[in-house]
Amino acid sequence: MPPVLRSLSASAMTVPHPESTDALLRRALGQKGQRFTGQRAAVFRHLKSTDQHPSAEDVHRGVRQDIPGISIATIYKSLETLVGCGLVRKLSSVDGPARYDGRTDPHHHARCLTCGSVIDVAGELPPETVTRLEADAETRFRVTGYRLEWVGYCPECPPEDAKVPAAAGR
Amino acid sequence: MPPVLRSLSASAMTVPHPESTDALLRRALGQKGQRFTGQRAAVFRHLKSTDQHPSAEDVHRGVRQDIPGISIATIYKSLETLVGCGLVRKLSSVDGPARYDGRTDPHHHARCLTCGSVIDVAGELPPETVTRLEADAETRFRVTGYRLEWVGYCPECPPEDAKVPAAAGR
DNA sequence: ATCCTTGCAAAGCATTTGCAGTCAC
DNA sequence: GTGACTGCAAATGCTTTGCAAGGAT
Repeated sequence: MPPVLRSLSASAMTVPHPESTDALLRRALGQKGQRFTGQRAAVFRHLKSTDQHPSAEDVHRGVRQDIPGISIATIYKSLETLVGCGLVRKLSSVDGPARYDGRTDPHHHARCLTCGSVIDVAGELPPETVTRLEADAETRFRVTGYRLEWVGYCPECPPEDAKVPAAAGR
Repeated sequence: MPPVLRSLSASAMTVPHPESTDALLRRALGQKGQRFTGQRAAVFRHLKSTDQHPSAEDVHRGVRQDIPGISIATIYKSLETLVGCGLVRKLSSVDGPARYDGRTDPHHHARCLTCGSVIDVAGELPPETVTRLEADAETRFRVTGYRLEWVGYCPECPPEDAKVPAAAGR
């Protein structure tokens, strides 16, 4: 039986107060000399209101409910701005469009090999794991962080592809 | 002082016998009903002879030394074929072109935030880390593998970007 | 002889850019 | 009022595809 992951509680993703999200954004932008706009706020709120890790096009579709005329170029520019402010995270991917994550607290992801969905997974690597690497000092690479992505099959999908070896690419 | 990684020995990447690489490829292709060609062999050999994680364009440049007329389309098709045979790995990335890895044994990567270079890193997650996840069975996600990428700064690069939090996207 | 593979060129998809008008500060 | 931001459209970068000629089994 394959291992199973503990997901992050979906409740934590609910928008606490629409205002506090805007206030947070306004502060972060101000610190970088950038302006608060309705477009950026809508993009930020959309990412904060979902745990779906949407692509830029997904965000565009969602935000158009609030701002019908918003352009895809503005979505891309807003996402880049938000990532630059550290309010949002851009996920790495093997193929397909980039996906964005409204959560910036430490957590991992799990990606379904069949349908491509990504879910948040609680946890950080145990300190020992990171510490152990310090001992093996052969390379002078200075580590400041890491990305961990579990791969496998989500509850909705039967295993389709061949199994992936540990530490595998897709 | 930031943690330092133990790199994989470069010696392990040296081509043992040019013939055995070709023989391995011939066998793997045969099992999938695909044909052994000079182009595929050259692409495979190139990936086996470097630890640089080249992009398709890098591979093209390299392989042209052997086969001057090879087209970039053939490079892409060959890489896809090799990945499909499990002989080569395609790395995930946040932006820029895809990179390929001639190693398929379990290992991690470390990516420099300044210059974008990727180096191989020895090791697998300790079994306890994976096992611990089994206990927290809230999600029905079935894990078959994982990708772990350390981020930080390579020996040649001074820290440029702001520090990246643990479990971070770039 | 069969049909898979190559090379070329065109197409495709995701993302970025230039610029004039508009808006936040 | 000034400079940053938006929307549009064109451009870019990477990758895939269609197809005729060539090559592996």
